[in-house]
Amino acid sequence: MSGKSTRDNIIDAARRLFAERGYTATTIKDVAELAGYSPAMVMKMMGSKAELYKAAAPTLPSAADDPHVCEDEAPGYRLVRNIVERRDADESEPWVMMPLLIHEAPDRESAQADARERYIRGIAGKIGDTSDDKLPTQMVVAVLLGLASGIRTVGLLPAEAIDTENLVRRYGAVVQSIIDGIATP
Amino acid sequence: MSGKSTRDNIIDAARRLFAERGYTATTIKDVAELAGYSPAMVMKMMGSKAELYKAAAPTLPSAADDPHVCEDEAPGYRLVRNIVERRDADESEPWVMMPLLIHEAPDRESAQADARERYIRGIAGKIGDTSDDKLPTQMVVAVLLGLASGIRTVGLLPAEAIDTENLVRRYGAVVQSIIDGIATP
DNA sequence: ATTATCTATAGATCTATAGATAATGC
DNA sequence: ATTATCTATAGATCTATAGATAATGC
Repeated sequence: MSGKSTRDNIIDAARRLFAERGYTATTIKDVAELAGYSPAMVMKMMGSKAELYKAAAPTLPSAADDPHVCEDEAPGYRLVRNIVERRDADESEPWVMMPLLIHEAPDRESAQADARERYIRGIAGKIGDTSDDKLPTQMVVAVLLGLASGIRTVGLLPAEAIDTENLVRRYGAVVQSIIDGIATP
Repeated sequence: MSGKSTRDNIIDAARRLFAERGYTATTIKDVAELAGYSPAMVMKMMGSKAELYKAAAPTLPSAADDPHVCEDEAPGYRLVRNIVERRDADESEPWVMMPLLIHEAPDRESAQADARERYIRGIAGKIGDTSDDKLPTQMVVAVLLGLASGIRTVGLLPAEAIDTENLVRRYGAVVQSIIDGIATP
């Protein structure tokens, strides 16, 4: 049942747990239990915990960052909306996973370079940053990281204190102002 | 030598390692080695790993966020400068520690509420946010979290790509614009 | 005597492997 | 025969404790 392969079930469970608890605090046994197999099955499938991590590494923004798009919304607002709506829907947040997992990746240097590359490329495309240094893009990435980490990990700006539309409008304005700055060097 | 008490040496080492590797990935043995004692000494002093964590929990911004102050710099720029200069000096970064440690704190709920409280109070004071909801403060906290996490964990905006003054000017402008928005509701 | 510190070790995990068993396809 | 999955367990940590030793103060 469940239609998916054993491997996929395991990877899905691992992604959830790594995101929730980090690499070290997540055990093979935890993953096995959540996926519904024995720890030995997880090892047989994935080879090692480090390889499981690689396979479960966060699906970065390319895929994640334009779902329910309202086509005519400026990119700064849209990027913010995606993050806030994922919180409202209680979905997992790739922007939060990234720093968390880089921090404890079995091979940190490469995980860092990899994630940075992917994020910069992904966001530069969305905001139309064609500059060489990609400074505006990097600033936008930072500001979005902060929003995600703020609302998800630290519990800032909770839904009770500010509704989604308001938050998108106010934080989106910040992001959009960086994007608009691309023209004005 | 070193003038400091055993307890302080241990706590300092623990703070460094927890910040670098997170709670679970840091072992009592690691802390002991860095501090220059046996693991048993660490346990005797602190009681348990969870208590060591509490004692070593990040010194939040109150203390950390106005060192080498250039008195007439607007707060948005100054907050950014502190973070960038800590990176340049290769000092540990409390803003990065926070989300990391909240995530794996032995008691997450309370670690989260605690950190949020402290950060909001600290920053509200510095930027003169007297509003009830503290929304501008929370946005500033988010943006600073993102800067810290971006430059320290993800390796964004490296010194080779943008020098400190430039970064302070550009990212500081973003932070300051949120602060200036306090007047204009 | 008391304080600081260590060695030794118990008991609980954790990752990983070896090899058994049950189900499936030929 | 092959594939999927499990049980059992080895070997390596990790936290925590018990109790020894060395240094200090009376």
